Amino acid sequence: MPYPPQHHATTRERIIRSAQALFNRRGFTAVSIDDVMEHAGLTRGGFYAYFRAKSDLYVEAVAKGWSQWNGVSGNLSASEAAKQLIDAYLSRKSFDDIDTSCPMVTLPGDVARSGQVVKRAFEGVFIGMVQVFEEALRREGRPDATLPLAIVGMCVGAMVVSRSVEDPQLADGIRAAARQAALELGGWRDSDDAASSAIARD
Amino acid sequence: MPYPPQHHATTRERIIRSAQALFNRRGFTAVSIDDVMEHAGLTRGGFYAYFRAKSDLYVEAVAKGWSQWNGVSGNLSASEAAKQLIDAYLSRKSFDDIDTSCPMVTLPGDVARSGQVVKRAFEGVFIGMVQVFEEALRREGRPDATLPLAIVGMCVGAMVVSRSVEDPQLADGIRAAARQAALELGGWRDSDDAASSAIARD
DNA sequence: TGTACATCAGTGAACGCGCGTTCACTGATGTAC
DNA sequence: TGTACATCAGTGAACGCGCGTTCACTGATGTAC
Repeated sequence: MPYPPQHHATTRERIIRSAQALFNRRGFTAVSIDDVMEHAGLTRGGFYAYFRAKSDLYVEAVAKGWSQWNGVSGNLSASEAAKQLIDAYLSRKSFDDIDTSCPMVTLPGDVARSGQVVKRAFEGVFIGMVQVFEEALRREGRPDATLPLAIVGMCVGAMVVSRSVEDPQLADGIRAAARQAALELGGWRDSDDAASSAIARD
Repeated sequence: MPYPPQHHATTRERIIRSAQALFNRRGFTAVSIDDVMEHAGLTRGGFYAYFRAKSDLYVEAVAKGWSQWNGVSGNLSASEAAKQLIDAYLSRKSFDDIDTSCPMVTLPGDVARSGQVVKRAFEGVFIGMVQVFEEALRREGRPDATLPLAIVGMCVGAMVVSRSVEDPQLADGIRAAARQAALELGGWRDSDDAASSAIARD
């Protein structure tokens, strides 16, 4: 073992993170393997020691982008988890941080056009998010099978639209409006004003 | 005038429609000028008699994709226009018809990454959709500045997510949930059951 | 009505370039003795 | 402790290919007479 055993895995991880950031910024087809490897501090040729083809990298990068939203809830109460997920997803921090953004917001066209593997991966994360809201509503004695779907749809949509608009105030307004509407739909009280303005600050 | 005066405009229109359909299907970078021209029944070289560069075509195709949602309302009452827009946007017909789909759903990444011209064009159409809901709420004595933003966000998001999922029943469920939630948020009564199941049929 | 012509629509070969991928090679590392 | 070595990480030149774009040309059209 000329290199430490974790070396390969660490480098592979670094390449995936570079790909995630660059794909989010410029889209899958517009980013070359050269770009990804240079961003990871390596050169072109080394790529194929880690992946069989560029498309493999795409699957990995998309999976990484979603993983962060899995288990955001931690060990909070069900309705706190729901509120926190809405706040985190629609926060200014999440809006600004394109590099590690949810791929549903940056690459939805690519996901819609891609194969089963990517779609199934997305479906899993989507359902995970939906279940956070389902759980919250069930615990509060207001079980609902459709509302959670609409809430997740609104979170994703508000972020997509917010990023596609020129006026930054309008962008903030869209996310704030979605946050308020999501809380209202779920019947969750707006916990405090600080959280409300978090969309503009965080 | 060797050719009828409208000839140039007609052909130009045909090229834009081809581009719109192919961009929606495969994304901007993945579609070549060859593809677009062949789809329009022409050959590569002729392209530059109509557009200065590929990027110009992109702007035109995106603008065309939005134009159909401008003025959908016609001369209906304000709240009927609001309901119809929600139904039309989230319908099965709209879901299936990728070729003329709203570019916010098929190309959001491209729009977010593109320049002022495209973003401003989107902002105009977005605000147009928002105003349909603002008008409806104002006429009904419940003016609201933020709710319309959330409703449009939810329509776009539900469509995006619906297209990114493998299970077709889940896809239908997401759009139906968003429709119901949008009507609830706006305080519009679900006009009839036929309209409700329209999401699965239309 | 018929023909010559000017005009512009459309063609397709050619260009340089950057891409994904391959491969023979170099160099850095930990281990054996 | 020091050195030779086996192993694998990483390099960079090379490949064929398809792209966006250009351009000299062909051909279809309506008009003038």
